[in-house]
Amino acid sequence: MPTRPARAWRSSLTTSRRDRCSIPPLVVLRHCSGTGRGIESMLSRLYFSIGAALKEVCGQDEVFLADGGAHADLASTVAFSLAKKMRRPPAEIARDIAARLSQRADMEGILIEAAGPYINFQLGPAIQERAIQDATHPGYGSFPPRQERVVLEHTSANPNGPLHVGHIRNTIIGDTLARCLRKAGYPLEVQYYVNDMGRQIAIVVWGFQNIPDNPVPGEKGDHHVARIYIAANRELEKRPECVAEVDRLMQLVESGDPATVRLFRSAVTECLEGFRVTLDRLGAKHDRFVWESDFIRNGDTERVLSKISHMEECRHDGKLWLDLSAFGFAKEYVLRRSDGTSVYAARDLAYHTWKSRNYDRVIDVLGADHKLIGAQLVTTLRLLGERPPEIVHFEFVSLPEGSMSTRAGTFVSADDLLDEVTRRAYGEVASRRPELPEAQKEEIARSVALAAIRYDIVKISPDKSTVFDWKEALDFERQSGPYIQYAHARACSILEKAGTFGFAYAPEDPHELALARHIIRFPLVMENVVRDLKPHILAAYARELADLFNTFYHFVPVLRSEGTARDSRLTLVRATQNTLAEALQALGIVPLATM
RNA sequence: GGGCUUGUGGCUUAGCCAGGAUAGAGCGCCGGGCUUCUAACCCGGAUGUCGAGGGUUCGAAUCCCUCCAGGCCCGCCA
Repeated sequence: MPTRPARAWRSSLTTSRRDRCSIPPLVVLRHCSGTGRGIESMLSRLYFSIGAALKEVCGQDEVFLADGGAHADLASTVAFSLAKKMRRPPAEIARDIAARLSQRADMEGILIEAAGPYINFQLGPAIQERAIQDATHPGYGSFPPRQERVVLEHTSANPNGPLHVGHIRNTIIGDTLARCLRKAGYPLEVQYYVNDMGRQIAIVVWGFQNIPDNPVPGEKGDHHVARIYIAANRELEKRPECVAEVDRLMQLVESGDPATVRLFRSAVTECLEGFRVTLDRLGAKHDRFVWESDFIRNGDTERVLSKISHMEECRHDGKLWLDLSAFGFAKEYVLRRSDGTSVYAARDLAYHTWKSRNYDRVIDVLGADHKLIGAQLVTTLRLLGERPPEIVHFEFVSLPEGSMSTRAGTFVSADDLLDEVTRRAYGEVASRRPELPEAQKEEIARSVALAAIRYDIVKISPDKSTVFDWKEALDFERQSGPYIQYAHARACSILEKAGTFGFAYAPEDPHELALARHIIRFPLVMENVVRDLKPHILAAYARELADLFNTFYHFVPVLRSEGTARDSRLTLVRATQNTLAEALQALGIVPLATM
């Protein structure tokens, strides 16, 4: 089984008032092994022991610790459920429990008090100070190296046309998760699975052979391939008799016919070269491109099909398929055509078998259209005794005028999006900072554009389908990537003017305290993101941190304050700047020092 | 038709899996704030039957059931 960390902490997002936090850690001790495996940060260890102490004092098998919101760092509602059992008012029970907890040696430094039926826990000043000290150091939110090898597959778009705004939702979710996993200490390999022998590619190859190709100067390879692919599809609609030629190409490539293999490889390579440029602009890096056809050439597909043919669920009636009806799948899971060629699902099984044997945790980022085939894949891998992937599905992105289709040519390409957003960002930079050298203006514009695009996509929960909106993509204001970058740049500006200062932590103002409390939560957020594979939690966290900092910035003077207050506030600014930088980097956004 | 999924102010959205303190935000709207650490900012105001209806519970946006609406899937495509 994938060594998924124990579900020790809750990640629910109750965004709320400024002094509330969006990432309430909720301890569910029922699921804890007692060793606290997978728990890394000081705060989570602390929360874990609070939960354990509470459990002991209540004599309950499980207790829940929720976000305390504006009231506390953590809160328990255990008094409600005990009230019935003990036939006493909840508030009275809460008072007793709080009193007993406060006396425990292992709760030293934690303020525990009852507020009506709620039991509230607050980190004491000493614990806060230590956490803020951590937050000022580069690498805050990272965890020590782990042994568990992780492979993460994302994007894996078919090489039949450029990446569009639907594909890059995959890229951005995947790349953000990759950055978070690395930050969390996992040895990670990011892979792109190249579907280089599918029907679409056969159509591209057929198009290159049958469609007159008028070169367009400066056209990227992926856009060139799309042009041919779209034209080829139109042609095939007009001349359905040619579909047999496409089938023939697929048979030839699977049988390894050298000339056909070369044609496929050349078309795919041309498209992939274009992808690489786009992925690079998006700040996404793959460690390895894994070619689907390799799993034919190396015999893995044959091996897995042979193993499957001995399974009791296997049916062979011309085609080879699995009957997974016992597992709730009504449809045949076809793996080999009656002409002997394999289908995508078979090659995917071979790929995942390989991943299963070489990694300890397998993660795939796939579109919602892969939900059924993904579930069939997982079921089959279990039957084969292989490690199934954890699949992160994201819903579709459509255009106001309808769904995107490479074949129909109805899509907004990632390249066009990047160009337009960069152009707009340059306009902003040029008007705000006319004195900057040209090269720097361009560099800032590129970073701001990337921040806007990545954040606009990653902030939305993957299970919402969305409609692409230029207005939102070009918004650099609140709840945007540039907004968070701006808060970071403001912090940098203060620090630059401050000169040297000593560490201090003596919050006086409620704004300082609210900011500090949020900074302290960051490691817990990182734990939640890599456990639940939900990058939008990090996006929300970073935005809230920027919100809190901006309010602090507005109300609390830093450079104009004196003595310990100045050192303390500068320390807080440093901690904010560092935490924002760490969070932004995990989101694939450049933490600009000036903008 | 079956399966999966989403439905929260005019628009976009967090919270839902692991039920508890006044349902948080942003855009837009109204009204304020730049001789003061970067106004890509801040403050205040109006705006909500949490799709509808039942149920469970001391307590439901959150869990269960039914229904309605949108998205995706149901190929010897990938």
